[in-house]
Amino acid sequence: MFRAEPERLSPDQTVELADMLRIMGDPNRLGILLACLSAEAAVGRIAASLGLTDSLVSHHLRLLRAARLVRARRQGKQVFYTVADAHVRSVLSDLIAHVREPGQRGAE
Amino acid sequence: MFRAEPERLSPDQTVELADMLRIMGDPNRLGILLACLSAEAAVGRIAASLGLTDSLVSHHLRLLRAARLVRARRQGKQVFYTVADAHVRSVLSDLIAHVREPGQRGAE
DNA sequence: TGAACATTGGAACAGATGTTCATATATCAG
DNA sequence: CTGATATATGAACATCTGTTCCAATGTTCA
Repeated sequence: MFRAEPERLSPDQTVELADMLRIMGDPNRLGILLACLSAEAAVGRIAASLGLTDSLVSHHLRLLRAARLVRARRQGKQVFYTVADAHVRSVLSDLIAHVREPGQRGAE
Repeated sequence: MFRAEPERLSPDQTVELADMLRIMGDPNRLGILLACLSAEAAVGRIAASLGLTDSLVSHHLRLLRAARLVRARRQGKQVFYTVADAHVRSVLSDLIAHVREPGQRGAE
């Protein structure tokens, strides 16, 4: 039985993952993601909660949508966004958990 | 008993996490990180394995070092790099695991 | 229909970012 | 010391990216 090193990814997978990380790697965009992680949130509401303009949030949401990190659902005038699926939700939860952990630094 | 929503991060924590994600969100840099995830790797070896110039890898390693994502250890002429700590290693492992999972997309 | 609201889209701009090239530093062998 | 190897650094450049502003679209209600 021969198991490949669990850390290695194919170049394609690496690019794919990097792409996801790059999209999440903007403070406003990450804030937007977190704002619609646990429940649906309308664009205007997200913008207000983060102190951003509706336009800016919409622009970011387009990128998040293109990256399949969020999904949109229209209801009347408003469009509600949610983190796309359990996969993304799980990744975000893991990251949050790690940020919350005590910053156990080894030897400097 | 009142539990805060587990998804919410403080603005500072959000910026901190976004910073980490941004640094990881470049394909070459992510490749470098993965290259020194399971074991130490010298700059030249990383560069060769990824098909990049030593200079470019060194530049990226400086960013990774500044973000405390990797640590350096000098041994003779060579400098060996490793993922900084168990924290970062765990985050990367989680991400890898998720990328490897079947792409269970919900309804489009 | 028209007005009001919510979201989207495009153009434009400043600033950040990845890469290359050339040069500098560090370590070791002779 | 000199030369060779390994890594780091700095400047320059083209490209990408986040943001703002304004116009356009779509939706609801009178």
